[in-house]
Amino acid sequence: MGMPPPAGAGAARRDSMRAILAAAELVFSRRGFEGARMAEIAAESGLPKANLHYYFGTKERLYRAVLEDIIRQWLDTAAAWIVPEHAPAEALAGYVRAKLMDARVRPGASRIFAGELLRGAPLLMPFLADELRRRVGEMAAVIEGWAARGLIGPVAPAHLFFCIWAMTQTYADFDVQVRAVLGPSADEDAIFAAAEATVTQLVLHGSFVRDNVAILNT
Amino acid sequence: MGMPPPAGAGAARRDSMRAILAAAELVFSRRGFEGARMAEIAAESGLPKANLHYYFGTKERLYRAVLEDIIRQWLDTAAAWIVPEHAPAEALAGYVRAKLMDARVRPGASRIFAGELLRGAPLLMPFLADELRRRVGEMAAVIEGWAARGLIGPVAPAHLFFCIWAMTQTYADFDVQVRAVLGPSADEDAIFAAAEATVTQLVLHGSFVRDNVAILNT
DNA sequence: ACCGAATCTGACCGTCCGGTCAAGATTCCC
DNA sequence: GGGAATCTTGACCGGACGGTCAGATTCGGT
Repeated sequence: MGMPPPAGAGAARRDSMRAILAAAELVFSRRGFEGARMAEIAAESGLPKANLHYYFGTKERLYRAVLEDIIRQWLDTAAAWIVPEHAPAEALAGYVRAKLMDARVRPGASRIFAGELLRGAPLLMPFLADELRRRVGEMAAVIEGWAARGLIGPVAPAHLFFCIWAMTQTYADFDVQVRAVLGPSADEDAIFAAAEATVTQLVLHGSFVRDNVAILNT
Repeated sequence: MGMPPPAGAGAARRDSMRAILAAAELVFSRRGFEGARMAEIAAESGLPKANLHYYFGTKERLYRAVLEDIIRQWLDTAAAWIVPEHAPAEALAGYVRAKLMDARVRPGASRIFAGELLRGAPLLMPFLADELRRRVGEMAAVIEGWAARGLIGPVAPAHLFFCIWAMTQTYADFDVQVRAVLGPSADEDAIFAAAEATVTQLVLHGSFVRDNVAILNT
């Protein structure tokens, strides 16, 4: 058996796995699961190919490991902002800002997630149907709580989140399109500043968040 | 030379190519470019694999042909709605409705487009930088015309379109996620009705389209 | 009916790629 | 210091996949 022990704690182990995971995230995000080559991940990580298989067994298990990392961040961002203690305006604006920041500093993660969904989510389906569904249910309850207190207008909470995810992640997933359309003169700072302004405006005014409606009425 | 003549007009030719293109759109949309297998496209089309190569030469040329079809529809929908003759409310609502209809009846097209962008648009880059960029410029001019007449509030036109595309196409690209989160009780009619209501609301109120602001102020 | 062009097709090929393996190097623990 | 466990590595498979080809079949014009 070439399989490593279930839970070793060697330093070499940790370093190698980290390097492999980072290289894998890069290559999977550029090429997709099918397009990614183990040899390219190996080259990117600076380790021989056999080493990847020593630690992760198969391409699919390596991909799964990368996905789990991504999902953890995804859920953390939502949990940090969509909570009843926040006012709707700061919660939604903060969430949009945080998601755009993720899209900017770690676009590969968003792309891998997108690629997985595009393929019909063969590996992520259990997560989507169980944990994500539950989390969205909780987030929807927060929205409905705000609505009941008149802090936010009528809006279908789940769809509001679909739209927020779509708008924010598009700046990572389809970033080539954004850059091509805006042309070479648009630098990254300007793009993300305009993106945040636009998405925030659509979300806050589009869902009648109270403070903003007040501003609107002046 | 196995290459067919530049522009034959046989009936068999037309039928075979149609069948191949339809099968290719299906398979490319489910598996992506790298994941798609020529053998699967052949099986789906009911023709032997050698036939695909007779008409299209290579996998990449077949994929290109599918992409061109998709782009034509993409541009047509935009050209039909975002014109200065329309009032902003009907133009934007109509565009959203049309894009959601496309997402519903031809989700594979949207997914192929998304997959191409995800991979960095190796084949679509010229289109993005030339034709799409020009078209978005024209559409932005329409928005700015409305803004100058006070029919729509301040909004960055290009980003408004990025957001509209993101929100509408997410219902095709990430449809597994939508279904998983909403659960088995949500049928397609209900999903798309709620999607249209939500996206339209975000776009119209979020960009201060006049009619809607008036409604808001009552 | 005839003939060249167009279309179709099964069998085949070379390459690429995920995965394996066995032997060598290093680390860890007593 | 020694032996076992862990880690590293180049060389090597077997299957899958895009693409080819030569021969069979059909089509279109006269």
